[in-house]
Amino acid sequence: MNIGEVAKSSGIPVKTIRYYEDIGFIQPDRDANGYRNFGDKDLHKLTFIGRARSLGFTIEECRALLALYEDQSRASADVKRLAIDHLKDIDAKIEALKSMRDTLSDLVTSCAGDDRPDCPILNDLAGR
Amino acid sequence: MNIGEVAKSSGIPVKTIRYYEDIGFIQPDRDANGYRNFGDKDLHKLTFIGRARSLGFTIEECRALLALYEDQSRASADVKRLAIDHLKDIDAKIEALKSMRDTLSDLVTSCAGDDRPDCPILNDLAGR
DNA sequence: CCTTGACCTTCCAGTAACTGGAGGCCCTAT
DNA sequence: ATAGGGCCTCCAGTTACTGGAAGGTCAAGG
Repeated sequence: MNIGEVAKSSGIPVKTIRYYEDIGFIQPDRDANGYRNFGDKDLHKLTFIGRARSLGFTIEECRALLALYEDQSRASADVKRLAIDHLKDIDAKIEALKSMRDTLSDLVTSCAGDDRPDCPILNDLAGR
Repeated sequence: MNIGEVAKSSGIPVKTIRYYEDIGFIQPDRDANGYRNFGDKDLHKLTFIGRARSLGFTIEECRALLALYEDQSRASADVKRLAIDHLKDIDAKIEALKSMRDTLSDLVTSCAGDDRPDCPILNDLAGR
């Protein structure tokens, strides 16, 4: 398969696939003309990574997940631990965002939003 | 005021304050020895920016907010619009994270987390 | 007077995960 | 022969800092 085809099948942009090769996720063969030639295994890996990325795992976490995936003697506990850690990160991010939203939402509500200059949002930002 | 003092008062790291100067947020005077000499107005601006950043506004949004703040003839509607746009961004991020969390949380629940290799999390990532 | 340590300075590089663009080769169809 | 699309590499830019090296400055203590 050429890179374009793999991009279509995996849903990952061509540029990103090349980048994933750069950082060592895949090592596709090369045709005589220099074109990358992807096997099913590469496609599979890319799809795996794409899915993990869509769940918010970092590249390094993807690397770890991929290693576990390919290790037939893994313990599911190791996978679960990774997932739980990531879940905690997500929850922390959600909490931080919620707190921002609550504050900001209050400010927005209290702002008249008309053509006068007086603005509770700016007053808050200015610490007053 | 020296930079360290301003950092302490504003809660913004020294490095970050220098960076904020680089990108044109502030233009502190310089003493004969080359040290930055901050006035109250600089401190005030930095505090404003710090607060806006803590609400998740980007640097460019901070720039816009600061401009509105300093424009005595602003309309509060302009500020409110900025804030509402940002609020939408935050909500979108929260939704995306929630969706990740829900999926991941289901997967975590379904994973035994023992020493056996079978793992629903990996199966899901692999698309099976 | 000298040293020590805390400040301050600039400049360069690295972070995360791509993304865009330039310049150029390859392949197929007309 | 040429036009198009796909492929290649390499370089630079994105966001908002952060770390570190190399070196000047200042106040206190011995």
